[in-house]
Amino acid sequence: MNKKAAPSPEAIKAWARLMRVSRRLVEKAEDALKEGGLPPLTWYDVLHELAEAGEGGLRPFQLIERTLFAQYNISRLLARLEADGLVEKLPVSDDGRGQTIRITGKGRETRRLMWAVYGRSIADLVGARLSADELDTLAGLLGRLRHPPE
Amino acid sequence: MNKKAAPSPEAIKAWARLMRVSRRLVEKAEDALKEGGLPPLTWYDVLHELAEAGEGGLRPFQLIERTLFAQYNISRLLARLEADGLVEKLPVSDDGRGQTIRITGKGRETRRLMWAVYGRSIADLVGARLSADELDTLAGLLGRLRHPPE
DNA sequence: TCAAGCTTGATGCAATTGCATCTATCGCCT
DNA sequence: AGGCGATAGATGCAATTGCATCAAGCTTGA
Repeated sequence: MNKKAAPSPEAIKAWARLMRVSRRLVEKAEDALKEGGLPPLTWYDVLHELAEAGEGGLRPFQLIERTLFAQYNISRLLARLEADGLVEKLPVSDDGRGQTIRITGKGRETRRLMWAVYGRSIADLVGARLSADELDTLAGLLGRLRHPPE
Repeated sequence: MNKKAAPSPEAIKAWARLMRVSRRLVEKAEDALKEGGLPPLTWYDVLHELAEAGEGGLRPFQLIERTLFAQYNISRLLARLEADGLVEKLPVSDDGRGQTIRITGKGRETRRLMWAVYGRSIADLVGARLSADELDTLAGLLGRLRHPPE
């Protein structure tokens, strides 16, 4: 069953818009960060999760779950963040393989600086263009597209 | 004016959803193509534009306008497509710098094969999850986020 | 006509991503 | 205890992306 499953014109249009608009917006947000001499969005995502996690930190595999980065990607991203002194890697007592990643003071500060720019981008690119109700509608519809089958 | 411009919670949530969902869906669509031994989505985008353009073909800079790829990216992507025999580069008479890119028969065939898989992904990931009305609403809201300022 | 500046497209080089695989440790099962 | 598959994270290597710059051809204006 479900052999052909050609998408409807509405589905194609929504998909196309989603692809284009999201790419474009990411690009804009990245440009703004670059213009401010700040690290890329990927760094923000990780710093954000770590900041939320607090002093307890997170294990790399937890970051993978939360951020959708590939394993090798997180591994290297963390290496860069550590090299920049934004996070620290701590051995974890009950698992000799693992480590706990904790954000440093400098990391928090960097995140703050990035948010000043990134938050502004969000406000300009999205907040200023749709009403609160529309934003809720949008978020609701997008929410239904999460957790794709399988 | 507009000094702080902190984004509203609604804006943040819609943004976050947009980022996550779009990344996730692209990933799923890419996975499906890979599973079918087919080229990546970027190839499809270009082949699609060229197929629509017909025998007249398109200049690389026109592809850049239509697809949002960076110039160097298109340049290399076209080189790969040409190496695979999916497009051909023709000199253009009235401009010695330029070239016209035309899709080949093999290119059309590849696009067809890719669409069989890609279209199915769109149907599954989006078409099957929202009604036609909801898809229209989504497309409409996303449309209002196009053409970011400046 | 021809120099200056713009447009088109390519390319060298560094950084990042993707893939496959590796090492080390863990947990379980016998 | 000892072995075996599963999990955590790192890494070598190839492909892609990003940045800066380049070469070639066009256009304009003195």
